[in-house]
Amino acid sequence: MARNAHPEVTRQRILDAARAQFAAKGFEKTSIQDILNELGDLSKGAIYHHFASKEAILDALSNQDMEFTENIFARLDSDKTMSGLQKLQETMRSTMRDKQHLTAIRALLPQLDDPTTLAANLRHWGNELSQQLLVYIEEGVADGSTPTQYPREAAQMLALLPNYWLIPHFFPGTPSELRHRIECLEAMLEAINVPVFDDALIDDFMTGIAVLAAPSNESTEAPQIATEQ
Amino acid sequence: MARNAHPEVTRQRILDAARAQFAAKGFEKTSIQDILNELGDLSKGAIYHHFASKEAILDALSNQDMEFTENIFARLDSDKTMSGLQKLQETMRSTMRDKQHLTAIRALLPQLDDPTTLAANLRHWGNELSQQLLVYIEEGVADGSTPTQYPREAAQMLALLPNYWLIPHFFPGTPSELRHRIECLEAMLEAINVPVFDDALIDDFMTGIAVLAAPSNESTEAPQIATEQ
DNA sequence: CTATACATACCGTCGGTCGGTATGAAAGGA
DNA sequence: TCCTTTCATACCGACCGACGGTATGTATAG
Repeated sequence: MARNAHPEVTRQRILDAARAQFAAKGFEKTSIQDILNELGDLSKGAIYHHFASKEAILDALSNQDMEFTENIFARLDSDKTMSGLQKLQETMRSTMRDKQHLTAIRALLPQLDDPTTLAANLRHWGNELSQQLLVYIEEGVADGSTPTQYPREAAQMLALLPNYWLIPHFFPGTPSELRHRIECLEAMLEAINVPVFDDALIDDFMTGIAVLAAPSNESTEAPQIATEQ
Repeated sequence: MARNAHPEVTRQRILDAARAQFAAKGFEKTSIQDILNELGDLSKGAIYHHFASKEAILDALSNQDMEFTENIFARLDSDKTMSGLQKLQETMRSTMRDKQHLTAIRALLPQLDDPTTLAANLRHWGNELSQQLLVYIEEGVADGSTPTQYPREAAQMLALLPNYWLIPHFFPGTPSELRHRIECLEAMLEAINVPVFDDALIDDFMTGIAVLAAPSNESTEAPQIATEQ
């Protein structure tokens, strides 16, 4: 059993098992032993050979999930033909149109009910993502496509609100309520001259949100923000 | 040492010690033993006599902190002379003007760096608080003071943004940057016809925020959202 | 005398460590 | 070319201290 020739496979198996357990029970309530049980044939030593700590497993999972977004930015950053506004729109459009990515996100959403994961996630969107969006907004200020007085503020709103507010997880709602919510954000962003949302993008959001919405959730009590236990 | 005649005193001592430790190291990283060390003369049995679990201590602390806000609502709910908009403004005004309460909030802010506490806090503001604010906004729709198409959305914005975005903890900034941020929120809320912020309230926020800002934080790296460790 | 306010010894589980073992692959000699 | 030596690494599993929580005992106020 020792000296597997393809350790990356083992590493990925650990990540997959950990992801399943974290999704099912949350980070804090998942023990290393739970991951071992899910794996079936590995030992504690194996996990701690591939990962320095339980947190490191969570970090590795996060890094895997960020690749999609980073690829979008890499493509847009080098583009010289698009306006700042178009880059903002394309960022959201790419995210909401890729069915495969949306399905991955949907599988990830339950993990946000875990406090540790939520905090790390908030930190990421609030910092890295908003900084990246700020670049595009400032381009938009320069080229006149987003002539706002509030570039930093708009970047933070765009980093956080679509991810936590528009998506039917923390603040659930029917499709028509969600559309209403998006139109509200559209109005607020237009007021500060960052008119990211147009009818086309709203439609993309609505179809994307339909993918994210869980299939047939019968609970009469709708899940609210950051539900624990 | 057994059979203290005033158990409420002991209970409060436990809460105070726990608050100090949670503030210093966060909920997850504070052990019952840490709280015992802070207390000095009590035992584990004492804590588990007064509280069912470690989480119960956190809940009790949260409940203590909510009393101030609940008192404001109790006073405003029965008021028949104020418009919905005025009640919204008075809610924020009361919070940002009471120096004693602001000092308590400032002492509480570091606890929000703890994921568990942050999640519970977000849940509270996102649910209970926004529901209460929604009542006032709907009164404002009825009496014409907040003629918005987006009452629910405005309530959620007002519940979350002032608490997490305007305050210099998760998104730090100089006083002038913070004023800029408030003016941005003012513009966005006006766009959806919930003009809560006027010059007077902005001034209240600025003086309140000055109290909340930590005294002489020398760290070159500004603390960002939900920093752990 | 009784209910209660604690103290203390103890339990199972946790994240993490550590000495050890098995093996693949490179290196070297013939 | 084949065999052997060497070494880095994949993995094992017993063990550790600390944790949250419990069971039971004891002293005292009422």
